[in-house]
Amino acid sequence: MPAHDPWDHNPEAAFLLRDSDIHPGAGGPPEDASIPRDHGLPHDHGPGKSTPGVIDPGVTDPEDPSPEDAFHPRDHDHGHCIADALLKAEAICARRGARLTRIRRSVLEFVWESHSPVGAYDILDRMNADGPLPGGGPRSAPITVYRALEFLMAQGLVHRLASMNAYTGCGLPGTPHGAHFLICDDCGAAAELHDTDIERAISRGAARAGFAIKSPVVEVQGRCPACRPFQDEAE
Amino acid sequence: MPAHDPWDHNPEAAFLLRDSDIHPGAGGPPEDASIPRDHGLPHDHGPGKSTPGVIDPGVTDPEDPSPEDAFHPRDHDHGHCIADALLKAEAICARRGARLTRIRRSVLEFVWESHSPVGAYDILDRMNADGPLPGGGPRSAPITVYRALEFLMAQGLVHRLASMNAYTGCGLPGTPHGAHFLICDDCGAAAELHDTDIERAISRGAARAGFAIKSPVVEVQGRCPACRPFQDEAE
DNA sequence: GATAATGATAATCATTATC
DNA sequence: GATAATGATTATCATTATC
Repeated sequence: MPAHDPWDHNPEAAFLLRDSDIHPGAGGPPEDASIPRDHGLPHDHGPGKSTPGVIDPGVTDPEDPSPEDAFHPRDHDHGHCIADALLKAEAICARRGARLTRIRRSVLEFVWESHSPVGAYDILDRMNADGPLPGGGPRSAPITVYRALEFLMAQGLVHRLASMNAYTGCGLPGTPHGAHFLICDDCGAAAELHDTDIERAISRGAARAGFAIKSPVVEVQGRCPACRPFQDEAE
Repeated sequence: MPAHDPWDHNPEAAFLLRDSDIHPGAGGPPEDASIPRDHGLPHDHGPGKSTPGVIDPGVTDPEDPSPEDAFHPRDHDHGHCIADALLKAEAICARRGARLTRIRRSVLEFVWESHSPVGAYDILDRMNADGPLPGGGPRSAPITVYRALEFLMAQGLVHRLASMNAYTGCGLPGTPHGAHFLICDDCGAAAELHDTDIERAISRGAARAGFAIKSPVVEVQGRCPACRPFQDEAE
């Protein structure tokens, strides 16, 4: 009976993504392929919440926000989220020699317009509403959006939420990682968790069944903190 | 319609819950006492697995197979699975006064043809291939399949796998319960887990984010025990 | 010129609305 | 049950931009 942790047995697949096509455009530059352990970008997440000194169990990445901050408050400076995401995307693509074209950047912006995951057709409609691009051009077809999304996912800039056929900006871009999502079925907001307890529990359950994990999908529907107060009147 | 979702509770309370409280179905509807605890059918699953005397943490329901048996061996008597599932479905529907019509029964049979989840159009094609029903009749449209699936899910006889838009027979039919799935991306087989450790980890993660869980989707892609030996040559 | 990105068209699959 | 619309995704092939 194999008792070892399936996530250990194949380090390549351990925390998903990390396919060979993670930098499709670069054609395999040797240095670029290495994903930096430390990208050194300081991350100011708005006014103080990090509770310094308290290490939250289950969260190890220094850049990863604590679970209490998984959902952004209604009044947060979302412009900052967008700017931050685009800046990082530029940096990541530049470093890898991946081409963040106008279309791809445009799709990324639409994805980041809020913290609610958007469908491919929402993005398409948006693109075609404004005229496809700031500069104008031909109307786009669905495939255009899907291709852009595929690129963005390969670069680790966007996550796909399988349970709702929708896409959302990655909160920890560029680094391959597994993620769990909490999705509010009231306001639609999604929060990305990186919870080692959940990962461990799934690993153990899978190991007991003799199963080798490739990619776990954990997507939980429910009510976010901001919407919970209204839960009673709403139902 | 299943009256309540076992996950539809206050996540704060999840901290206080013990295994027996959290476990789906265990505190189920009182009238469901008639659900056979032991169907007495000899389930020969090949050589030794149950390790008698060892209580596996995280699994408490007597009817729930131990996690080692989550995947059925290739040579298991699948006719037995089918017969068992249909028998239980009849009993459950009869008890509830729900009508398991020919179409619904037919869809249930197709879903149970293997342990690999099937898409709605697979079912449709199957139905229309043989001539729609054993007795013959008009060709079915997609809506027919969806309506049948909706019924079967409402009765707790079928699960939907959101991450792959597919449907699979429920291994613990008739009782409302949360389930986690392990899906083999080689042979396609899916295994249904009821793992309180996973549930607890998710509950805690959600609670820390202030999130009220309604329904968690846990669907893990990977390799099942039977396919793991061939993993290396395959890739 | 080779490779990658986009465009155009359409097929397929998945789901829901309406009558 | 029948008809049809919509949404989601992929396949194919021609054309264009970029290294």
